[in-house]
Amino acid sequence: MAANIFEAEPIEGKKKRFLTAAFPYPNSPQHIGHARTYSVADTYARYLRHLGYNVLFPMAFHVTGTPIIAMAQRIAEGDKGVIDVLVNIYGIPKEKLPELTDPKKLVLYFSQEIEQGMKEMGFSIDWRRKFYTFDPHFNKFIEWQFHKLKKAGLLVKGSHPVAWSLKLNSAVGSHDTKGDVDPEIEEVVAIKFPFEDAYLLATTYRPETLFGLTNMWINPEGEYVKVRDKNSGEPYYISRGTLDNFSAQLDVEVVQEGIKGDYFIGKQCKNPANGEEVPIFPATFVDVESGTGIVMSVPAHAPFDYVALRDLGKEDMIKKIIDVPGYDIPAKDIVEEMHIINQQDPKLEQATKRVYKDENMKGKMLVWKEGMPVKEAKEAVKEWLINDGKALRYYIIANGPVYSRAGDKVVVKLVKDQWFINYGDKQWKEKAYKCLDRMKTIPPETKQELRNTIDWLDRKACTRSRGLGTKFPFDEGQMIESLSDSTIYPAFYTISHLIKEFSPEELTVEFFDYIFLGKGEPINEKHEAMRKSFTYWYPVDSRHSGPDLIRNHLSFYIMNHVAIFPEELWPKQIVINGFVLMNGKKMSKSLGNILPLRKAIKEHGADIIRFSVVSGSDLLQDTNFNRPLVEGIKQRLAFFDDMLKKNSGNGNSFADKWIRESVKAKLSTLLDEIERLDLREISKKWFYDFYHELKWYSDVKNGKVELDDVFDKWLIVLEPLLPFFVAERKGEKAVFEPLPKAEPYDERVIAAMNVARELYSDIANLIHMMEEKGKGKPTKLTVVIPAVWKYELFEKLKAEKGNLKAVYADESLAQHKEKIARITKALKSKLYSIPALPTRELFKQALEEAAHLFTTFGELHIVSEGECQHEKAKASLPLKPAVILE
RNA sequence: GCAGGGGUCGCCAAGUUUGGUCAAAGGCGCUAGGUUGAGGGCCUAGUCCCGUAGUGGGUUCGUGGGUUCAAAUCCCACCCCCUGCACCA
Repeated sequence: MAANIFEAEPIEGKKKRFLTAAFPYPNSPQHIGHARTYSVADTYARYLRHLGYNVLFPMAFHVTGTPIIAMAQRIAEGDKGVIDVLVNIYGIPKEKLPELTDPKKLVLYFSQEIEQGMKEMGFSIDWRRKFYTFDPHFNKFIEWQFHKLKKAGLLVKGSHPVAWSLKLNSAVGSHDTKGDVDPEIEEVVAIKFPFEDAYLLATTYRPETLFGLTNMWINPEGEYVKVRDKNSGEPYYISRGTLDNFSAQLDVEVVQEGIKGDYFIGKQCKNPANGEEVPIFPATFVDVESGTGIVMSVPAHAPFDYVALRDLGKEDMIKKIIDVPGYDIPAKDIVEEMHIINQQDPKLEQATKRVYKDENMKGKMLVWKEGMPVKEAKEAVKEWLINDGKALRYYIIANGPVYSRAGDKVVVKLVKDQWFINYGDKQWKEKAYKCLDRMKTIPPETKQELRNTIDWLDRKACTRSRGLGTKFPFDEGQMIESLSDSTIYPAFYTISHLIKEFSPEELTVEFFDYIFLGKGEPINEKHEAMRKSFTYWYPVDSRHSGPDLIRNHLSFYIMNHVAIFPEELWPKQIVINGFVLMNGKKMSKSLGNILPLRKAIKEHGADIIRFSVVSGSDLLQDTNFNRPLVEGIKQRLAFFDDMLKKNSGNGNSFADKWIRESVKAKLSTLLDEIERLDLREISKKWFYDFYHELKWYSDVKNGKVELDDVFDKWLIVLEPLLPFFVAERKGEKAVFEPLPKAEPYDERVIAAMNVARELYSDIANLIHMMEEKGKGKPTKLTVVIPAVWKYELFEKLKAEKGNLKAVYADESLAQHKEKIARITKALKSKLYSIPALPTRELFKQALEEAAHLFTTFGELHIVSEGECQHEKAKASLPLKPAVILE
């Protein structure tokens, strides 16, 4: 396809549509799954062009953030998994790899690969507007965005826990960890137990059980350290293995090292809740790598503690402080029920889960605030301890240990002075709801999910210490986080090809204020042209994305638009489509079933890929890509091709009329289907159903095809779905041909031929059955056209909604009363929304044209019901004519 | 736990908003027949049960109730499954 036919510019007086699909993140080539969103968007763009709109569909590349850097580093490190995928699945030559260790070169390489794939797919993109999110011009645009947010008071500062690697000296996401584990951060309480001249620090999820404390557990083999909080001056004991995590959150100095666990054993410490002295016992189950390496012991409510205490023979110390229906002493009961023998028993994990769950759901406090549900007490005790200085808020990696790419254990760092976008702002949310209310979402159900997301959105950290992208304008040492720089970027497309005329230095806040908000005066004509381009194209008429982006990108997209732009420029529509499955399974590295897009195109052709991912299922459903589907499409395309080749002229037989009316019927609902983006329905009607109709048509006409006008319309409707197939036959200009208009059609003609089709298959069926039963082949078939009064009856029944009394009021029908009683039942089920009845005449015409097909079964006679004495003739009905085989 | 989505005739999957063309589309699989010669072909028919030379009857849409002349579709309760819970693209 010619490169420039989709370059779009404002045309005065012509209505426009601006479509965008989430831009790709080029940290690897794209596979067939990526093609779905773009295929849907492109198909839509093409339909809009056929509807006479000036359509802009641009594309760019998102290269901000850490995954790209991580990918380059992994290649540099020779990561086997990554290299295997790149070389063996995507077929990247090994010699290319060294070059890809540079993030910028990697981005360039993959983005070119992706762009090439998109071109091969025939996506109708205006490529002049392409940009990368690390382009200096774009950086300036993002800076402008953040100035706007700041001015609106939506940027705030605070502290924030993040998963952190000391070796990498940076925050880590799942792509930075060994095995791609996503580190989960969890808040716990670290309680201070006075011990000698310092505190033993013990973490817990269940501060409310502190009242049932009997002792402390320390691993006698473990190594401990004494540290001092430089701010408060308080000294704590914690295990050596947890020091990294601790010092990432508190500013501490190590006072004493190399303290062996048995130093504490046998000594006493104090319960901060009530001042009681409790002993310190040894326990091997204490993991010196997690928490603080010191554990508080509540044997009545924690199976581990109970078993360890039992092993020491000190069961009598137990203190029960929570009442749970169905239990005496919960931990003890469960340990006994599960026959747990000692501290090493793996069943203890499960036992712990059960106790925690039951106590949390049904437990009530017996002490402190008696009767308080455990659920509430947990929070209340925590707040009390922290506010009273008896405990610290502390964060741990819940699914730890997680190791970073560099090999060190991931810790939780409390980042001070972190910048946030305050999505929790109430007034801001109100605006977002307003936008959402007016917006159309396809499918409609996704609106609720967007609303829910906006509901719980809160502060979002918007800077990071590393990554490609834009520097944070209020702290040049930080980079803007990658989800925050891809919210209002569609606005940039409207000027991205024009802005290159300016140098980045010229792109001040005022410069953009004029373009996007109309503030101030243009500095020159080019500046003014950008304003014009923006106001022509904006707002975005349709935004296309996957369901995984509802939770973040799409919500931010709405939020940032309503924060920065005036109402008339808010997004108008969001379209969500599902994923692509390979043979029913999710594509994944581990399954090795990733089908690279360009490979797929080479194998099957772009049309087939487009059609497969777009037509196979409902929009939001995952669609399945597999061999039978592809073969089915290919085979039908070949059939259509054959029909097109045979075609010449315009026929005028009943079959020709039938096809024409049927196409008109399809056209009558097409606009609505495009509006709903129900590509599945469109494919079904115009591809699959049409295929069957054409087959019957061709059979009826003995292979003759005279459908110039029909094919003409049909090809235009099909163009967005199968652009290459159509372009080959109609030329490239077909892209802009108007969609055929809907016009009235005669349902009776369609019904007449359809009744004949059904009759044909009924007869084939019957004969088959007769042969099977050894009744021999008939030599004569008599089709009985139902009596006139039966048509009247049908119409009457329909009009009277099945009321027989009203039917009998009609004299001409009343005379058939007896028969009516018999056949009403058969008719009744079809009363409520029957298609139009074919008239006797039309049906006869259809039958006569198809007669030669019926003759293959035997000699064909067409008679009216009145002319036939055969018993079966009486059963003849308008949509189900009787046939007598003899 | 909170939120969202879902359970349909072997499998996948429409239908539910607007109750009646719903024994319930389509695809796969399976069965039978056809295609005069290979090919992960193609075509036709069947595929809940019983009956029948087609139009009949019965029992179905997670489970149990309810509303209605009529429920896969509406209401109530319950069971089960999936996804998300962020600072990461």
